[in-house]
Amino acid sequence: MKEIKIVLPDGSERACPEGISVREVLSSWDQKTLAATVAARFNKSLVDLSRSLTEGGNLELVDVSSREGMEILRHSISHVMAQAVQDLFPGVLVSIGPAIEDGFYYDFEYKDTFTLEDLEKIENRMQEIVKADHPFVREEVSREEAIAFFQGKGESYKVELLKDLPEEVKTVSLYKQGGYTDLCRGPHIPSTAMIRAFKLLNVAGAYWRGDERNKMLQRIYGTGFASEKDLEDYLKIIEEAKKRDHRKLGRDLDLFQVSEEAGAGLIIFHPKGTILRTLIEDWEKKEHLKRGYDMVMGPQILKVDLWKKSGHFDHYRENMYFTEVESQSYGIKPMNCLSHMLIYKSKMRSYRDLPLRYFELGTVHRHEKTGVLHGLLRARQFTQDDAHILCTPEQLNSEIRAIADFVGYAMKIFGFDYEVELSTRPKDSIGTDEDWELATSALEGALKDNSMTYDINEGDGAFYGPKIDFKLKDALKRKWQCATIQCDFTLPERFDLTYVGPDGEKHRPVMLHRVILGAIERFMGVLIEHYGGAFPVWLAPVQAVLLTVTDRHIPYGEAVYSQLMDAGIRVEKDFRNEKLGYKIREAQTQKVPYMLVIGDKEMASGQVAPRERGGDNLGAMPVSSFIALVQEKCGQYQ
RNA sequence: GCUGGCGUAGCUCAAUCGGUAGAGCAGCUGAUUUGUAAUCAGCAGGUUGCGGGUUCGAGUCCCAUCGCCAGCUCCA
Repeated sequence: MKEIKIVLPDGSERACPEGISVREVLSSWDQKTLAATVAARFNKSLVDLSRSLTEGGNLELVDVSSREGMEILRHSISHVMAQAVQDLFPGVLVSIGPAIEDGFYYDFEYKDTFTLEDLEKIENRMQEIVKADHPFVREEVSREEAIAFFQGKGESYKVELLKDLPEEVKTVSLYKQGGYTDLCRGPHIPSTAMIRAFKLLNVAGAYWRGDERNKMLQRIYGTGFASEKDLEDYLKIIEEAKKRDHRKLGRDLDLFQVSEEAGAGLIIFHPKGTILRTLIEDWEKKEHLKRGYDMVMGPQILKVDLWKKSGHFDHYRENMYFTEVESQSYGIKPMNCLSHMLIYKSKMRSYRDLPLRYFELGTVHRHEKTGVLHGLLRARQFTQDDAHILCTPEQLNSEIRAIADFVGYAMKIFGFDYEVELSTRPKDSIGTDEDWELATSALEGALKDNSMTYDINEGDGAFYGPKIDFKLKDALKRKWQCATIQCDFTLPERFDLTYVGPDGEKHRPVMLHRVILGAIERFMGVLIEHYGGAFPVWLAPVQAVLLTVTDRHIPYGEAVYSQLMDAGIRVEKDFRNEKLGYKIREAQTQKVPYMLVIGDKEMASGQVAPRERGGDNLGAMPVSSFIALVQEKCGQYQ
């Protein structure tokens, strides 16, 4: 007889609860009773008893509120959803249903489309299943048995999954709850009754196995939490996040528009958006010059022949715009590399010249598919803080490390956390194994040397080389790639770039493509959401607004205005004949950092009374003190 | 591009069975001269995204197109 121990989340071990004999458990599969006993004794913990028993291991308890516990819980809810959907919609086929970052989904094939009313019905059915307190029971069967089982039910997606498993997999596990059986690795919660709070969120299309050549299935998204309160809190956060949407704030704060008249994916920056953008661009120029970059500028259009030579015409034509004048064809640049290559080639280069770092705030045009356009975050014209570094293979490591440091510094300045990914060679790629090996280890080595944590994204590199991606999150936790460092051996080859080495021979330089903020537009989009429009003083399009109490304060207000303008502070006047509260409210909704009240007291003392956007009054102070205050807030950045 | 949903005043939304478009905010004008998140009154604002069709009659139903939203695929 197997001895079963219970391993608690903190790693300590306990004997099996009293009153439950191991023999009894094994013979009856009554994990419900055991789970209830365990839960009562160890306070809301999950245990996948069936797996522990079949695998002969100990019982591992996982707290439901832990990350792992939430995943198990949500995964189990997705099974319950699949059961409910199959109950309600005969003929529906199931495919896969994993837990994801904030919930779970399940992909179905069905003749009709699911509506929001259907989601409600499904939720109700799920509630019934939860109430019925079905245990999750694990069963291990041979692969052949599983295939036969799902074939018998016509579940072609499950059969395909089973058939595509690696050769060495002989047995698979099935999980049953109620009358529903799913192919699943597990683990799961002991019983459906442990599900306390869940909600189905929306339906969307998703390609089978994520391949656009495959059939599109219907994906139902949902989420689940350990308690009703957690669920409510989550839904509130989602609502709050929507208020931070940069497209809404862009309009409310009068920063930019993406007008239907101008064309999809084309951004028009309004005065305030242009100031914000200019501040970012000025910061970029200063920081690049400090780090030994040379600023350059290339044309928007280049002859088509050049795009053929670079390979863009063959590999990227679908995304490019073209124009023809006097029977000469031009390609509008989707990338900035080509002029930089021509600068390098304009004369003989020695190893003593390297590395060469060409920086350009390069505006590019890419014909993105209509469905992917998304405010500032995905546009058809955007400006990259682009640079191409040409160096010797020996210089690769230090150059990459310097870029990673630069990115880290930029993220600190703008107040972001980020994730790092290393993307390796894709299936469809060019170049020799040696080059890929060298480039990949250079990137990885630099990350390690900088002691950075990163994930590996197998096969997600560019076709010409591996890359490091830095990802920022938007208000809704969607991740957007901003900074990226890409190794490229192809372009130096195609353009026959060379340098003369110490040996007097010609050598091929290595090229790095890199951006720090990525695209200024995208970065601004994430920045707007990150601060909810309440930018730090150095980035605020309007730093201070002057509010007169009555008309008689206007002359003094004008005098203060001139002083602040002379000091280079971005100040606006609100001298309208309105009540102070009205003006405060308006400045507040515009998220202006400082509101300067100008009334009798200030006029008499020659001072200003700043109110912070947080609501605090700083008290009356001389204008010069206020100027010093703003300048101090901006000093370290500008 | 794909799947689904949606386009009504600058913004947020209303308009019952297909019966002839309405409110708040913003804007303009006037009154008011006001001390830390909305003073009052009046006026104006629309080819219901654009184009066809069905109907005596279309914001509403159908087709097509442009655009937007969520997700998928792709990407900075």
